[in-house]
Amino acid sequence: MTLADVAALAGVSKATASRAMNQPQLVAPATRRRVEEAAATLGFSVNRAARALAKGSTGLVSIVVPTLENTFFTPIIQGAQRAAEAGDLHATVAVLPGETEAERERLMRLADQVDGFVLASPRSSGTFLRSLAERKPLVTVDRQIEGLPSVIADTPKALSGLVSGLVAAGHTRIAYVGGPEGSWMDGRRFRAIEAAAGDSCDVVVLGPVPPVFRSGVALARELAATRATAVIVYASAIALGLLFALEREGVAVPGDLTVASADDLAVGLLEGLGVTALHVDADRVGETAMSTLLAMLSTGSAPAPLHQRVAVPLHWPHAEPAP
Amino acid sequence: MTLADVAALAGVSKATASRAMNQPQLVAPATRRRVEEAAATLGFSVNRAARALAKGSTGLVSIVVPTLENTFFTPIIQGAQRAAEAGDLHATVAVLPGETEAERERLMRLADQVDGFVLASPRSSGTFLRSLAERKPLVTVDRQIEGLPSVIADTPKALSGLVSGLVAAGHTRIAYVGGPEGSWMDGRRFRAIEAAAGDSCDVVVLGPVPPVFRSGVALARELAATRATAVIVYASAIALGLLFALEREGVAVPGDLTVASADDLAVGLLEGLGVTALHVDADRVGETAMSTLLAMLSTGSAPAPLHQRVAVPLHWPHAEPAP
DNA sequence: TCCGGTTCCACAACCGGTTTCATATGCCCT
DNA sequence: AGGGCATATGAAACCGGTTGTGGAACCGGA
Repeated sequence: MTLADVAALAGVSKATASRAMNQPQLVAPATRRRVEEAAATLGFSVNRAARALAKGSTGLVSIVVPTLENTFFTPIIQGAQRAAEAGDLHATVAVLPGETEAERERLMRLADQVDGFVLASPRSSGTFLRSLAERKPLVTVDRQIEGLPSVIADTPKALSGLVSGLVAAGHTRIAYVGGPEGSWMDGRRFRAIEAAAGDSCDVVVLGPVPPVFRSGVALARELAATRATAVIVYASAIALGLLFALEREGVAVPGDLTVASADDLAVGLLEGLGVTALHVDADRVGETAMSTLLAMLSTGSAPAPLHQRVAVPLHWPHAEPAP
Repeated sequence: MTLADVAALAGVSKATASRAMNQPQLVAPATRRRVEEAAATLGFSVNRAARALAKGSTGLVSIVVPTLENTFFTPIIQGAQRAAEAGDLHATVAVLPGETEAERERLMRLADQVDGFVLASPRSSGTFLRSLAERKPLVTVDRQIEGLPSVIADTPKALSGLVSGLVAAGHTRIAYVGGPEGSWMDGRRFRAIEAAAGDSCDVVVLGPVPPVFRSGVALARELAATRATAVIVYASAIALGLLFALEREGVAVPGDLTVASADDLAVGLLEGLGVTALHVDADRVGETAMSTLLAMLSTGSAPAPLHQRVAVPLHWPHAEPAP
């Protein structure tokens, strides 16, 4: 099951066998075929440790997320995983809120165990991330930092469109339920909404709240007090909780109140419930980020869009009437 | 930064340096201290690839889950991750529904890239898992298979208690919303409920449905038709959807209908909503499973409880009155 | 003083790939 | 025919740890 076995069976040297698999253009077609056959009949698969040792790279990439509880990150992981496998790398998931010194320390140590990072870290400091990036290639997700490659879901842009639509429809007072606390993207969302609202429409901010059902439930009262006719929440779980509480209060959606969610991840989660939703294809965000990282690893240089910002499209299904 | 550097600084050979760190009892205390100091000042950390190559084990364990969309698995991953790190191993997450031949094939290939598995696979066949276990140590999660170590949440037992309570309270017709389709645990849950219900109480089965909010919403009508006075759903997301729809229909919970969820994962997710919930500490399930695996790896034998079944406690908060 | 037995350490041989460098072969062109 | 060059392959040196083997130093007992 080692390369030497394959080489022996094929009647060539280890060197040739190795090249046959990694740099096929360097070996004669006939030889290559023999090696491939030998590998197949022996069921050979490379010893990654040996390869890693010889090449000086680990064949491991790390996907760092602050939590697994927010459903925003799981599809990112899934997409990144898929891309990593396609690139024949193993991906490890590290869960790191990224706020304490100990965690930063762990991340730094992790840095010399892997070839690179796909990193969703809404809260850690830009300077820290930059110093991490000096040690290993890194692509940030949903976070733009000057000088670092990033992949973000262009929610702000879609929100602009959403708010413009609301204003055009006559809304003059909308609420934004923000969070999570201290999140970089949260600030971007708010600014986009405010900019689009302009002078003709007030924006009331509620929260920040955590991205869970209960948050939505708890917000209904507070929301009513704002007298807003439309509300934008930043996560679909909140929208669900809000819907529940509104139902209880007898508020019709979207009749009495327009509810919009900035991130509907499990596609169709909110479908049929009268909620306006921006479908973020987080799966693709993760995939894109990982592909970018793989490209960086193989070319050794920064990705093509020189300032490395890749946006992903948003789908904005229009609100449907409540059943 | 290599062991040779450390050894040189400490004035010993690589061999001694290595032993000083891995088998301290074999080296003189004074020497060991010198090595440790050298390692510290040089900021040495082992090259895992080199170690893996030399020792013949990868230092990698794989956590296999069928999906990341069901929030049941994320805390399992989290717990397992933590335990793996504590054991100085890297954990990779593999998402594999485990139903197609191609996936089984991938898992088999993965087997010779890692040292072992923590495997949540509600649907794949026992024979397949057994053959996988022949290649690498493996601990199953929430699934018992004859001869294989496993860690399961003892939901069935808690369900027995729940149903007994319902029967004692006078319920004569309860509904069980089952799923996911083809899940091993699903069968166990149903049997436990049915056994506890006995002759004096009917059990109506609905589903199977996927573990999402929409499932609950869609079930309300069907549920009303069964005329059950209590319903047990297998996932909290379903309970939330159900609550929403019931609110809409004007059904009071728990006044008109008792709603119970077999798996409330994010602790307190259902709190204050009048739902009876069994709090599964999935985090601990994952942690226990990984610890068991680590023990297997270091001792080379099956874990202590000879037939390797470890149960985790369930917390059963009593239902609270609806607000 | 000499001997058997520990204790502690160095030497060197691995682990299984990758890669450099050298050699051999065959081809084209003058 | 012969020099130059591209192409195909093999021998061997790595990569950075771990571990088996053997020798030196030191111990106590006779």
